[in-house]
Amino acid sequence: MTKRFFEHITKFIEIEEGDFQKIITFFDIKQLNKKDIITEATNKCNFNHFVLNGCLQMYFINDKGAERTIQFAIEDWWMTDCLAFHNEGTTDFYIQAIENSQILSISIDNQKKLLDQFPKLEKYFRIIYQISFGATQIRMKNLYDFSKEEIYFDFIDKYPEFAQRIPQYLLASYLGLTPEYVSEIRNKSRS
Amino acid sequence: MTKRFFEHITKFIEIEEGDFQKIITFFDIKQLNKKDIITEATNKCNFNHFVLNGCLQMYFINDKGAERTIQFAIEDWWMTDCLAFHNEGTTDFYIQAIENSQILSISIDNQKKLLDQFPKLEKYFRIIYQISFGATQIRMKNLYDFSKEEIYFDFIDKYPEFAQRIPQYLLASYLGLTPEYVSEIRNKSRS
DNA sequence: CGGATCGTTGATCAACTTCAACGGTCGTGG
DNA sequence: CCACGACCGTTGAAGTTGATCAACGATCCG
Repeated sequence: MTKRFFEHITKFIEIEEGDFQKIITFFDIKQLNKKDIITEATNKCNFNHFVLNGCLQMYFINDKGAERTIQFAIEDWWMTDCLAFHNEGTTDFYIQAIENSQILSISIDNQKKLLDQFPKLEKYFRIIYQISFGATQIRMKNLYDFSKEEIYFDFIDKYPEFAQRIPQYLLASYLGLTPEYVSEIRNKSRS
Repeated sequence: MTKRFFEHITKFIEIEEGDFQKIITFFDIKQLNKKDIITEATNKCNFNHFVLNGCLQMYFINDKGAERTIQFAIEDWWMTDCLAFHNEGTTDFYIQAIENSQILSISIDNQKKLLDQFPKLEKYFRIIYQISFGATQIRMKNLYDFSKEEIYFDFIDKYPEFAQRIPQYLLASYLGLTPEYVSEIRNKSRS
């Protein structure tokens, strides 16, 4: 199953199978059940997670007790609170499995050791973060450009299979609107 | 003036003055006047920019002709449309100097050559992008968590000097509210 | 001085939220 | 295998935030 991670890395840089066998020892493989929470707000966020299969959700809880989703991570995506991970500080976020999932987790200490030992991987992570940051620039544009209705249709248009995969209230919490309003929008478009 | 860039790099990785002299040859130094536009929507976005002094703004223009600001870059910040730069595609954004500015610009081709020749710099860029991405996670949280009024006060609370530095309508365009509403908020808090 | 640029004010209006209640479905325990 | 409760989506009414529009004032700069 870790083969998937090897294939992902080799999409961006060249590494040998032998090196990968050493690289993988820096990670923990974890089997998560739906609803397992792996990071809690106010705690340290010492790990970065790579999803082999399943789906993770990063969210926070606001004053009114509502969950707001910052991002999802499916197969081949990384997930962590980047600043908390980088600064070794506490996080405001929860990270939860919303499907049964297999993930690879690396601690900040191990990541440092890993990058010292395999500096090639700096390039891999540079590209990962560059793409991630670029994606949020586009997301920001959409947030500013679109009405809530357009945000919703834009999303299900671009990611129809993922929209199927998660419950509607989670999608609403990610897109920044209420489940009730999603209902209304869907209803409107049906007629 | 490029010394500032040298100092920025050495905050994150160790390099020698001699290497830096070679590194800097991959960049163009540009002197920009206020209102100079260096990237236009629908064009290629082949450059990544580092601000030595002054301030850049990245924005797009929506259907109604209104400018919405994606981000600002002041001293020691990088700015580009990451995905367009990385994929060598066209951008939806404009990049404009909003003060007289000095910047270092590197083309995508030169960046590739630079990183091949000085792989050490992969680490530098990895950290830059990691921090940038982390910052947008927090920004996303604030966007979802706060009312427009809270977004405004949170910003001028965190970056009072920068809020002074730019006109109010640009700040409004960055925070995602109308200049009129900023007026209203400020007025309310005054009484 | 004159025009462009930026901030302000107030009225009107639409988008979206909130709240409360209901109905369907799925999974679990008896 | 059925019944019950939890969970999720839906509906509608009422309320609010914040946008839009138009007009006016102030300031800056050539």
